[in-house]
Amino acid sequence: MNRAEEDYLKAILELSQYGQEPVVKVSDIASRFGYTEQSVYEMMRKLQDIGQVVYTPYKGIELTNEGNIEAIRLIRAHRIWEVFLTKELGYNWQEVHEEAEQLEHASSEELLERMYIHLGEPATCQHGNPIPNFKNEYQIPKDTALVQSKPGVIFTIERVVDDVALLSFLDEHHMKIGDQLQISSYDALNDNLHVVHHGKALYLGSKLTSMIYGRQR
Amino acid sequence: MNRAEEDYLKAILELSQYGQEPVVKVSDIASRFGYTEQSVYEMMRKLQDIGQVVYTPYKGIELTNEGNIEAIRLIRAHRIWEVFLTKELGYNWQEVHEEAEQLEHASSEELLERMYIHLGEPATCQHGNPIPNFKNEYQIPKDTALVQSKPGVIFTIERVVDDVALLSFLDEHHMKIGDQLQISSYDALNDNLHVVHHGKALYLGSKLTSMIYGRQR
DNA sequence: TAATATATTAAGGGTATCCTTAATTAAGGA
DNA sequence: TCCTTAATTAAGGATACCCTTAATATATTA
Repeated sequence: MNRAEEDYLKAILELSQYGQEPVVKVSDIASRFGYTEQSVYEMMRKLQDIGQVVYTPYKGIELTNEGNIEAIRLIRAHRIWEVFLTKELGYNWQEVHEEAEQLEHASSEELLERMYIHLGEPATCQHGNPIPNFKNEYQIPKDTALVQSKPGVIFTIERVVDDVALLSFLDEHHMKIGDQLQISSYDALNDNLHVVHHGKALYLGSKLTSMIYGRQR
Repeated sequence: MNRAEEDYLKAILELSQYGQEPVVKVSDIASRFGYTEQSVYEMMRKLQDIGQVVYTPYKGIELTNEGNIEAIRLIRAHRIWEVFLTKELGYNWQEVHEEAEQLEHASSEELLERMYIHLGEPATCQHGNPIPNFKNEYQIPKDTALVQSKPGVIFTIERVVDDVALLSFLDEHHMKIGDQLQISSYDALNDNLHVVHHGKALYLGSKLTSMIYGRQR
């Protein structure tokens, strides 16, 4: 498994977490990477040959059990490194993604296990996303995206997507995991959700609110 | 600078530290990597094109200033990771080389500086080899290889080559950095140096003694 | 069901890094 | 200086992973 293959597998797992079905389209992968579809097709054929994915033309791509384990391994590696970088080296949460992206491909299982223990077996990364355990059990939390919240509810931020623009925005507004938002109204015209955070009104577009997950009450 | 190029540059620096002149031959590099000479020639031409080495046919290869800095950067990265792995994750000194070999190519300058400070700015790695500072100053210690020691002297181990076989041997015999060896005699027939360590006699071949450096008295 | 949009496949190109085999050229000892 | 050995070039091949352009097949929906 080399860098390119690993990146594809991780992308497939991550993309499959959004749609309702766990099938991913070639075009999704192509646009995520900025590659052509032709390149992605070639790689899908290759990944199919080595048993990492099942690719059904006109249907989509699914990870095999083997491919799934590999992708989970990478996500675990990524998040373990993120915890290390923030907790031990003092990185901000918007700085860690790129570093972790490199390191995840350069660390052995042995190293990751030692690191995980060294860090006190954290359950989530700094963005609130769960760290798959070493039995490769990985459950995506059954929480709600902020974008789906209706006026009146109180929303508690549990996890956010590891996206630099989002994280910087949250930082600027002192929003962090665990904070509560009071949903006051939805402005359909501008596609803005009006929320109150620490007594301050904020207008959040759906691009942003679709990257914030949590519990509502 | 990609992985292959980085590996070549580091190899050139390391090989140049052995011979008396800082020129390295294509065949040296080829045999170190187990590549053909043709492959190495091609890469030398490329590295010359991008200003990392000066390659004079029938003479040898030298790093340019730029290439030297890059190689030093990699050696620094390697040794910083080695310190981290042994000090914080409890690795043995013979286990760290392979891990560091991967990690050195995946870490930014930012990360390395933070890591270096986090580790307390260590002067050497666990094998006693100096860690180049961030001004890229890198002096190879003016010490002596054990193989050159004459009977009668007392030799203090200061640094050893990062070689798994050597390190395992040293471990088995409880030899470590700072230990003293009493050189008792040299057996020319078997190319063995007879030394006494902690009261125990040892017979060391030149392959081994050429990888141990220190001071003699 | 026909038309349109989308997905797939085909064909061929480019760069990188390795390889093999076969000349050619320089260095250094006799 | 000649000759052998070692070093260098040349020529062409393989694989990986990306690209473009163009044709073809399938899905979807009007």
